[in-house]
Amino acid sequence: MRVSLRHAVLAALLDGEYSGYQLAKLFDLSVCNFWYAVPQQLYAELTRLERDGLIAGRRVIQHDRPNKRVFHVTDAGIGELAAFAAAPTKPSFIREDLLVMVQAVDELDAAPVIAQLEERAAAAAAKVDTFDRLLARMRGDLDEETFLREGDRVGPYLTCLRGRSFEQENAAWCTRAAAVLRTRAPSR
Amino acid sequence: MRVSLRHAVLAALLDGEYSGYQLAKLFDLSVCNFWYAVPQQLYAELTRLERDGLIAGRRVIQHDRPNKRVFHVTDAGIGELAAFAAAPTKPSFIREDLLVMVQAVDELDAAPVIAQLEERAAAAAAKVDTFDRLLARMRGDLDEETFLREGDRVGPYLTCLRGRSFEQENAAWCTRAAAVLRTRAPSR
DNA sequence: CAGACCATGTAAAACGTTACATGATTCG
DNA sequence: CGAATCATGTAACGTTTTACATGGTCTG
Repeated sequence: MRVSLRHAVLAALLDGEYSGYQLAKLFDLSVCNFWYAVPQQLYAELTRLERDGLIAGRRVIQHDRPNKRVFHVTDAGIGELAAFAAAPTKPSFIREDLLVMVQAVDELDAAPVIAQLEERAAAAAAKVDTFDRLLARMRGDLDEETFLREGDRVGPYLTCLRGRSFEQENAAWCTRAAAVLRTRAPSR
Repeated sequence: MRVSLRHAVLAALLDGEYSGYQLAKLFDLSVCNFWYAVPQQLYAELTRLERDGLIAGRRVIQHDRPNKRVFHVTDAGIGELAAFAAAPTKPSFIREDLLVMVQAVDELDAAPVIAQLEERAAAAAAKVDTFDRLLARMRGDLDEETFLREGDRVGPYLTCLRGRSFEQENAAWCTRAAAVLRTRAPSR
């Protein structure tokens, strides 16, 4: 079985108990560094995972907002993850509209591409800041070296570091590409 | 219309005339930096693109190997790309099995994950070298600054730069993550 | 002549995306 | 009470992946 959405969901649920809605937030914030999914996919996958006994749900009654069901990974779920981690990875998988545009930019009006590059640069820089805060929160009082040596749950920290470096490079590249294109097409 | 595979194919075909088979090679080598696709997708997309008049094909008779059909982008195809580039981009889209494994690694046997990280680090380093050669070939005698100011077709150069930096960061991160996990689990 | 590479597809199954649908609760 | 946020889905449609299929040419 390939289906890695389920493994991404299982991996995210190791963090604690989450509802579908909370998971969707997480997939927007941090999990999106390595797995993109829309909320509808998550609800559907949670249903399947529970049916297959890889996660278990628990109803939470809330008074200040609608009730919800939160899920945690079962032993069978850990087993599924272990089997997944032991198998060879598929090639990585990037699909980036913006790069398609840049690839073609020589034959096109550069102005809208430049605008999008600059927007993206700003968004990426903002994400770097978000990740920095997330990383600081995860390592608490420890410095990075110590945390990585002695902390528990370094997995999420490591993936967050990768996300940070990705967004950092993204910001730098978008800025550079926009500058190059501006220089070449002084119009506008 | 979303469907960006078609735009990725169009963008790749701006480079010159390619057959489905050659395009598949290209999608493995350089286009994979921004768009992942398997050959069967490309053959199907080429058929659709030709039917829609966005590309045109030409039969090439070869004596040393089987005949083939090569394609180039038509004016209508350029128009389609222009419309695509003027529309806002979708959020970027990453799906990386290896990061899912690392996210979950604290609850799992780290050994196979470490092995895959090290493999991936080596593969990424090799890709950096490949990109360096590709970049050198694209800019010819010019240095990078000059090429980006005056060269024609900087689009592919820019996307290649992004690919290079991605693989560079990838190699560095994989190496670091593997080292961290090795330190924590001295077993094996 | 076997194995590698060139070259191109079809069909079925799996997966992902979009649009639609519903309803609770809080805040201003 | 309207807008925002919380909360959870279904159904239809499109796209992607996998398995299967075929055959030419070259190299050792």
